[in-house]
This record gives sequence, structure tokens and C-alpha cells, in this order.
Amino acid sequence: MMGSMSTPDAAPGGPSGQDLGRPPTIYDVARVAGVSHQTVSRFLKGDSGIRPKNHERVTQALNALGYRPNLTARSLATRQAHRVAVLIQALDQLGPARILQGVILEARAAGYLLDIVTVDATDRAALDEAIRAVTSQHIAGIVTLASSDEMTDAFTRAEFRVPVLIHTETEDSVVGAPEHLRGLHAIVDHLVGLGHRRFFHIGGPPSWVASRNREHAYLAALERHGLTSLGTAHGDWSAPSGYSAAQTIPREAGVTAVVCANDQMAIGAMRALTVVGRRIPLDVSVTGIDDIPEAAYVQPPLTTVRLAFEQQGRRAFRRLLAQLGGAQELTEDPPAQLVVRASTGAAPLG
Amino acid sequence: MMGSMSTPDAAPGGPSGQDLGRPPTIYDVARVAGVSHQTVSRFLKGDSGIRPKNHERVTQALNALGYRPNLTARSLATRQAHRVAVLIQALDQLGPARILQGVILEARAAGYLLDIVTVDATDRAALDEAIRAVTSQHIAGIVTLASSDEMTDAFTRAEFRVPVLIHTETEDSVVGAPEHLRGLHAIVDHLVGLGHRRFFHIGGPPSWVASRNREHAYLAALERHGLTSLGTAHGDWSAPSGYSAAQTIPREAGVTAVVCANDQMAIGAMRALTVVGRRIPLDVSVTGIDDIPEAAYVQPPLTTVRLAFEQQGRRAFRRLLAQLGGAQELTEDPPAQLVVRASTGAAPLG
DNA sequence: CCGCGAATTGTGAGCGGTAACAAGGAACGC
DNA sequence: GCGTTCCTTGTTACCGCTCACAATTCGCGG
Repeated sequence: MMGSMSTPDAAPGGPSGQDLGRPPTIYDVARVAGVSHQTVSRFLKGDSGIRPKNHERVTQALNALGYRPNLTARSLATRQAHRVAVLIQALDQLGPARILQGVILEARAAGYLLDIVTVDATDRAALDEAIRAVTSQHIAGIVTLASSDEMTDAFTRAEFRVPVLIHTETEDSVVGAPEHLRGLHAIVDHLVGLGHRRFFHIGGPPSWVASRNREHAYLAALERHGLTSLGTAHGDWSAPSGYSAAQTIPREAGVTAVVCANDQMAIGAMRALTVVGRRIPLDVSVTGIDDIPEAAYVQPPLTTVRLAFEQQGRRAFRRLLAQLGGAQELTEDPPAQLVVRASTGAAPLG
Repeated sequence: MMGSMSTPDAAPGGPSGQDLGRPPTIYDVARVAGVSHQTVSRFLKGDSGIRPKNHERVTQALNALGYRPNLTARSLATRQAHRVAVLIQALDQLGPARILQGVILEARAAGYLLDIVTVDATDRAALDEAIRAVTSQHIAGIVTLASSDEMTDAFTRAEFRVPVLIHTETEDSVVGAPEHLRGLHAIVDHLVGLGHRRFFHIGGPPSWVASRNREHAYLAALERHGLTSLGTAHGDWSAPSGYSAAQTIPREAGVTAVVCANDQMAIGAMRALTVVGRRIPLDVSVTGIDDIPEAAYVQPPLTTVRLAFEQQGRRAFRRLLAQLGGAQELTEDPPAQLVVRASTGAAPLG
């Protein structure tokens, strides 16, 4: 009926098919550019075999329409999900939260969505259930940041068709003195330098890989100085557990240095020691690991080691990505840095 | 030709078409159940108009194959994303992290995926950029947990086609004494009961809604007792800023109670006060808000208010869901609870 | 100027669902 | 017993994109 023939668009009201109600598709782009949708698809894919003229026209059409790819459709067609499940123990601990932060950053950069699931790593049933729930979804891979043995067990128990990356502090670095263990060495060196000879350790739950690594590093560092530990008590990473653990230190042992596996427990331990009248650092020195924000402001300020959590997270995700055939890994070892504050001092005489 | 007629399955090799390499689709289910794929779809949708016989057969086929719906395909067909963007300031603060935890839980329960973006709320450009990035995706809605004015501004500046839920502590509860403000009232009541009359406040950044709410509640609580505040200093929620803020308290003002807007700043403040020789709680009482895990183990243990962060998060997400036409809201007000510890004591005489 | 192979482009068919409509059956009244 | 209506089912067509393959086009030697 009407004269217009260039735009076989039956929809009335639109000036030139520029802005339709729904977001533009590659077909819209193709129409505007005067090419086939496949050419647009190829362009988007970064294909090189496109003639300059078309390349140009597609580019223009693309930002004329403000095209955004529909990731859902792409996923459906390629049948690969840009979605990764993250199993994490708890968000309310600084370390894990920061690691997660790193994972989030890296995932966003790579265009992946995260399916974050918090799990109680000590509850096998809940763990299995969570894994089942997660794997019944369409996901590209799994990252786990809660690295207890129960967790690892649960994962080896289940069968997966997707790559799983079990993040532990030392993932790969078991060989070759990983940085954070170097951090622990630095702590022990620092204390020995202050004259300490009688050490006690407050570690995390024995079933955690991180606990064992840290304890192991502590013992190794002592050994390097020809010293042995007077004992270890295990907490659960929390301040209360550090408090209880410190109470188990035998009074008569003459411990002058308490090395804790994280700051929270160190804070609890300091409290327990203070309560029984031991002065920090005059009578006993206490150290932590993590350098939580409060560490500098507790009484006395805590000597600790600052770890690059965020980078650990980035690395974990990158590693998974590598398994998925994506980008290459991040290889730099996350640094660790000794932070000396007032909770450590010269060993008491005698 | 053959006797079997119940399974018109031409595929060779498989025993009965049970386990093919790829995950089963509704077509597979339909074939096994001997109905059309649409019937299966209807069943999945919870449609009631299905004859008992078919209902039964579909049910059986469903779990015989272990069918899981392909959310991607569903999204494509219904063109609605089950994906919500969460804008959050920082994960390494306990409060926000726990709120996020609540959001995560609720989102999972509702079958939504979260696109978590951490933003620096003070950087307008970054903020706008983050919002643009997020909204260019196909999302159902947005929840923001970083409730500074910059954030709110950025959101009112932008146009959205999806619902946005800006979470603040007091969202709706500005009227009718929200719980956490009741918590602040409880703190003031507690201190007044101990004989304190000279109060000072260490608040968060003035641009944060939460800061203003808390300060407002603090002032209101004092007023109820016929008292006025001797002043307010603003920090940035961190321990160091609490330390600095406490240093601004004029020595000669005779302040006996310092009410801080969160625990971290309280910890910093206690340190600053101790450094200048003021004893806590003998000379001055200090209180926090949040009840972070370390609060009970700093020296002295901190009197504070425990807030139900996780529930705040759940509520925020539910509220968004309600806007999306989903489930109804959670209406219970998250509780707040005064936790009295050793950082508060009787006001000094004179 | 034609033929031919390589390089570009276009076409058609899914990916796994849902929506709209058409078709088949059962129930019911006469 | 038969026509009519309503209830269940089945059919067909997308959603927006990618893949495999067919159709063009281009460039160049003969």
C-alpha cells in the first residue's frame, strides 16, 4: 500500500526502526548494516575474515543501536554456562570474604556469573546436599574456598562433569615455601630475634588444610633455629576459641611466645593471658596472622602477617578459568608481609 | 514389525534411551512418558489440568531420567532473567558481608543468581560506570547495599527499566522506631542508668544514611533523658578513623561516655583514649554497634548492640522479589540486642 | 575474457524452553 | 445415539544466538 519499500517493517510509529521496544538483536544490527546476521555474529566473535567495508558497517550499526549481546541466548546455543559455583564456608570472616572478593573481581572481568553458596563444612550431609544442588545446575565449574578435609572428601566422593578447583592457601605451593608460610617464618624469626625460646602454638581446626600448613610452617621455622614447640592447642579460628586455647597453656611451662594461626584467636588469647595476670608483651608475646583491620587497634596492637587474600581469590578463579580453557593463570605468588606491633617484645629475662 | 510398541525409540545401543550423554530435556521426558513435550512443560509449570494417568507417567519419567530444567533455555523463552545485581561497598566489613549473606540465602531459595559488584561509593565516576555495566546486562532487578548518598544519587540519576531496591538500615522503618535504633536507645539508656551525663558521639561518614540514622537516634535518645550531646566526630567506619576521631574529643569537656556508630571505630577510640592515659571504663565508657566477633575479646570487652544483619539482607531481597511480583515480603523487624560488657561502667564521681 | 580455488558471506537448522492456537476426547443434554 | 461444549493434549512457532554447510564473490592465471 505504502510507498516505502526499504524497510519492510510493519510496525507503525517507529521513525526508522532505530528504537524498538525490546533490546536490539544481531538481526537488527544485521538489517541496519545490510549484512546477514551471521556476519554480525562472526564480527562479535572476533573473526578476522571480514571485508573492511562490512567490518565498518557492522561497527557502526552496532553502536548506533547500542547492541548488547544476549548472554542467555549465547549460553543456550553454545551450551556452555558462564557460571561458576563458589562454595564458601562463611562470609563473616575477613580472610574468606576477601578471597571471595578477588574471585568476584576476576569472574566479572571474565564475564562469568557466580553462584555463591555458603556451606557448613563440618556437616557432611549439608555438604553433600549443597554439592548436589550446585551440580544439578548448569555450571561451568566450581571453586571451593572452604578447605577443610570434610570438604575435600565430599568432593572426591562426588563425581563431576565440570572442573572443580579446591582452593587452599597452598594449592600448588606445597613445594617451594609459599609466601604465607614465609610469613610464618618471618614471625618466628622475629620472635627468636627478640630472644624468645619457649614457643606455644594456637592453631585452627586440625581438619583444615590451612591449619595444618600453618602449624607445619611454625614447626619448621622453629626447627631451623634448633628449637622445638612446647605444644599446640587447636581453636576454630574464632576469638572465643583462642581464649579457651590460651587457657590450656600450662602455667609452669614458661611459655614466652604464643604464635596464633589467625588474628581472631590471637585476640582471644591475649584476653585470656591478660585475665590471668600475664602482661603482653612484658611477660609473653603474642602474634596473629591475617592483619585484620582491628589488629592495629586492640590492646596491645597485634604483631601479625598481612596476606594478599584478594589476590589469592583472583588466582583461584584464574586457575579454574585455565582449566576451562580460558585465560592463562596468574602466576605471581601472593605476597605476605610481617607487621610488627606492640604485642611482641623482648623475651623476659631468666 | 517388531512386537514392542511401547517404546518407539530408534536410537541404537541404549538399553531403553535411559542415559544419553547429555542431560535430559523435556522432550526426552515426554518420549519416555509417552506424552507431548508441552504436557511435560505444563506439569513443570504446576498446571492443574492434567489427567491423573498422565500426571503419574510424567512424574515417573521425570525422576527416572533425573530431569533438571535448563534455566538458560527457560530464561530465553520467557525473556526474563533470574538474575539480580547486587551493588555492595565492601565485603571486608562484617556488617555488609553478613547482609550479603542474607541476600545470597534468599536469592538461592528463590532460584535467582546474583551478580555481585563491589563499588567504591565515594567515586562517582566508578559508580556510574558500575551501574552502566550492570544495567547493560539482562537482569531482573538491582539491590544496593552500599547506602551512601552518592549511591542514592547515582541511582536517581540513572534511568532503569528494572526495579531497584536501595537497602538502608531503616528502609521503611523511619517511622516507628526501627529495631536497630531501639538498640541505640538501649545503649544510651544503659549509660544514663550508670550515671553518665556527658556524652560524645563518633559517627560514620555523614553521607551515609546509616550514619545519619544512628546519630539521629543517639541524639533523640539523649533528648528523652533531657540531655544534649557534647559533640560528634565523624570517622569512616574503620578502627583508624575511630582512633583519630577520639583524639578530637576536647580534654576539658569532661566526656564520660563515648558512643560509637560501630565496633571498629569503638575499638580505635578505646585505643586512642588508653594512649592518653584515660582508663576504660573507670574514666570513660565506650560503646559500639554491630557486635563483631572480636568485640568480646578486645581489652576491655566492648559493650555493643547485636544487629540481625543476615535478616536485613533476607528482607532486602524479599522486598525486591515482591516488586518483581514474586513472594511476599518478610515483615518482621530484624531484632537488635544490647550486649553489656566491660567497656562501660559507672560514671566517675564528680 | 573465462575458469577455478580460496576467501567471505548467507542459509537453514537447532539449543531447550514457553506461548498461542489447533485438534482430539470426554462428558452431558436431549 | 448424536451433537455440542469444555477440558486435555498436541502442533507449530518463536526467544537470540551459534554451528555446519551452501552460495556468493573475489582475485588471478591462462
